[in-house]
Amino acid sequence: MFALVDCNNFYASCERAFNPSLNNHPVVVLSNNDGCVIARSNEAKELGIPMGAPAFEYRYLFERHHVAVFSANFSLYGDMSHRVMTILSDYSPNQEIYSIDECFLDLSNMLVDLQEHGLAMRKQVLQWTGIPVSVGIAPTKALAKAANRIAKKFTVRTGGTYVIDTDEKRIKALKWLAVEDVWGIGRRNARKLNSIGVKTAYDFCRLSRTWVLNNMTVVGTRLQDDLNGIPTLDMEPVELKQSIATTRTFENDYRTYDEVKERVCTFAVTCAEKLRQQHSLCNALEVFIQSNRFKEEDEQYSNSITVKFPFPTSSTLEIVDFALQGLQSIFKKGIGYKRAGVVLMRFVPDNEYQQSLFFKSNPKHALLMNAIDQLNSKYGTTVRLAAQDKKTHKMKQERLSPKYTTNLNGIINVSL
DNA sequence: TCTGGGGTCCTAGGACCC
DNA sequence: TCTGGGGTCCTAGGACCC
Repeated sequence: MFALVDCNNFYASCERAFNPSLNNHPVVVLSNNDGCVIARSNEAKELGIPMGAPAFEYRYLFERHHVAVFSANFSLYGDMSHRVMTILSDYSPNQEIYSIDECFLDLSNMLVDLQEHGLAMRKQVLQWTGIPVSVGIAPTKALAKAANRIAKKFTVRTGGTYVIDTDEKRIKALKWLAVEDVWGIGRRNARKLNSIGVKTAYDFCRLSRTWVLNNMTVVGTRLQDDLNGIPTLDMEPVELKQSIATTRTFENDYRTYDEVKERVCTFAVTCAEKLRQQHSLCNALEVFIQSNRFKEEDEQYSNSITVKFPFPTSSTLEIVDFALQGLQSIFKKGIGYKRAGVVLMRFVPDNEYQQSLFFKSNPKHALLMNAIDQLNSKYGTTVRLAAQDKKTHKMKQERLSPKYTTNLNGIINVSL
């Protein structure tokens, strides 16, 4: 049996945990630059605010209904997530952290009443962190996801925990679950399925294997098995990331190479720091730039390029150099750029890798990077490349809550 | 005026090999 | 007019997730 534990309206709940006066009031959290709505409390959902809604379009609705609006505070959410996950890890010998706000727990061979077990974790997380969670328990991951939806939808009746442990309950759940709400079926496939009359997860399970294979690849047939109670997805060990990205939408359009270059340079620096944190080297990166797609009257342009390195490296200096080489080759004059990003890929561990016969990473850089990382983690970002953008260059974050649980550098300074 | 960010997996098709 | 067969590896792009 698997449990899927999911924090309800996670970012909104984090803001509430430190500001109980927000309970029963609509709360929304905005993306970077205060651009879009990325989290909503139930009350905000009831007001008809959709996920991803542009904040400026909803400003009047926010005011009219006294919606509490917050800029995203990822240091806070990351730290709260860690606390929730730590508590949950006590409820199973095997935990898979699936995202910032949810995890799977392996409950096989556990001699406990599963319903009671779910209720207990929910109660403890709420008491210790103030974050409400929902628990779905079932014999496969996809069914645990479905059970979780039921627990969340009928919190009062279920106590926030729902167990699918008979075929009767499984069928009932599948008939209740709309096909577009099935984990693994996105917008595209949902539309296709709807068009042939498939409305529920149950309908989907009854489709012929051949049709599913032809139209949805093996991913679809695996999902079908999983929903039928045959496990195809197992617990995944937390492994190192396979790619690391830093991408941003700019506050306004950049027209000059130098403006874009400064930002891309900083993206590369941030990526390299994350890369060293997981003790990897990378062999390639991708740079992309995009014009402002909302200015339809402007000339549109977007391009990306993959730069392969002659040697693996985690040196900021070398990675920045490769990123700027890539940027130069795709930058086109006369465009208003609104978004750009750097993605590192093709990783190898930093302690074992194939040396190139002719090229190698500058060995002095490792020591330098180590020194810079230590300084920056201790004092905040103090050591920077001259080519980076100035620190004054800040995101719009007009409604940022305090970092209640960490200091400026994300280091925990408060115990709950 | 203002429209997010960071991941994973799969596949078709091209390049290359014998 | 007819133009082999069977592999592997790589990558861009699509679909999905939160």
